[in-house]
Amino acid sequence: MTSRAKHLPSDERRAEAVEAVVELAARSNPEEITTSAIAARMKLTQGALFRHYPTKDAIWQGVMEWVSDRLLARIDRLAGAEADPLAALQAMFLGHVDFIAEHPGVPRMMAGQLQNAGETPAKRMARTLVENYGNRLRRILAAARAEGVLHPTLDIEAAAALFLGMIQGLVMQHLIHGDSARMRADAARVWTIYRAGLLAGPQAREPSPVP
Amino acid sequence: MTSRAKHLPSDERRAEAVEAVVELAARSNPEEITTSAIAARMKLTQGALFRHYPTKDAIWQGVMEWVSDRLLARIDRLAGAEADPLAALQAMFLGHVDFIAEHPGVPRMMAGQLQNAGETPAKRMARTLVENYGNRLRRILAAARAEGVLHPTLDIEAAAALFLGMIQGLVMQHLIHGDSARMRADAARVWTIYRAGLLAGPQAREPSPVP
DNA sequence: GATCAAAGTAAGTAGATACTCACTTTTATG
DNA sequence: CATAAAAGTGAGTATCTACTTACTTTGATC
Repeated sequence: MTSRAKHLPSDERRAEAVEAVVELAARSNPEEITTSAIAARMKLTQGALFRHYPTKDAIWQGVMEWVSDRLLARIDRLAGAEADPLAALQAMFLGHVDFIAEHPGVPRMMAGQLQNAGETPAKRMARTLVENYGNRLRRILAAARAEGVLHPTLDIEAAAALFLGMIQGLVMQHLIHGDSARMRADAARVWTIYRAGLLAGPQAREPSPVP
Repeated sequence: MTSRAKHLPSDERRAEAVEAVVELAARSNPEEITTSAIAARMKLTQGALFRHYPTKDAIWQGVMEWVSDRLLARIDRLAGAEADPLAALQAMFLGHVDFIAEHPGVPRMMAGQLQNAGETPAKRMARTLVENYGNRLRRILAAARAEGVLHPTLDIEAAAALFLGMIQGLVMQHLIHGDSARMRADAARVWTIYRAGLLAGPQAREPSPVP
């Protein structure tokens, strides 16, 4: 008579564990998330966690899969709803920022996994996500350039790298200020500059000389 | 007669420890740098390290101070050598990228400190560095806009955030590809787009309609 | 309703880590 | 050159963490 909790199937517990990690990462350093903390949030003992995942890295793998599925699905849906490729790119960007505002731990977890020393499955999955994301970006950018929406000499790889950096920069500001509403507002302002950079080609030195 | 090693003054050992951390962070996850690893690289026993620093966080504080001093000194020197504010901004950017290429652990350590849960001195110092860096960026951007070099409606705060993001994006690419030479090359290409964004104002939707 | 595998508990274990301490070696100084 | 402080050693300790295990509870199925 030590417990009255229900026994849930392993599938559901696995999903619960992933959500617990995502929520814990929103407020604490991902590296400091222990199996005890995950189990506590699931209202389980620590040992029970290992009935559903063989190792901690398997949990991280599940988390990276969760992120990958949800993020890619969201940006695909948003981008697909726009006819104009530049509008699609903007929708992707703002949708991604929304995703991070909803799940602030996500970029931290990604960075944490990417800089792990060994070649764990979780790290491989994180890298694959970045690659898939980059592929989508380059495809849309190339389409926009082909349609004549962007400057014909635009460096697409650099534009994709800057797109990702734009998000990283907002994440860093968010890390310092801790204000999700502000991040969304900043996102729109940064987008304006990025968009201008995509539309304009490399220009001469003095666009409007002092009178 | 257990040892023949010289006894160095504490000042020098403190500097050695900081350099050891910077070097270790270049190749491994900063969170996984142990006091044993630091001491081993200094060719000391672990216990001896605590003759020079009272806690591990004090070492991190020293590291953040090292980064702050070196990075700010470098960008100030480079920016000061340029008359044109846009050239100064570019010099700052490329100088920062060079700094990261020389010390690849630095951005990882910064990010690690910033996302620590508690309010440690090391974290405060990291945040101060970001603030000081941002102040310099906004000052130069404002000067450039006042001189008419940049578009008069340019959003300076957003431009500064994007500048930092540009660097973060390159760091992320570097994390994935692990190629410093490539990062420097990418930096120049990304700069071209960023620069165009600063020079151009917000534009209408269709700059070059399809024929 | 008996049965048995899946799910959960509670108390482990081994290994790692930051920090301490009693004692020895080195170095500066009168 | 005696001496005392600074620097270093080596063997601690307490705590934490991922993972295990012997046993109990739950729930689906016949």
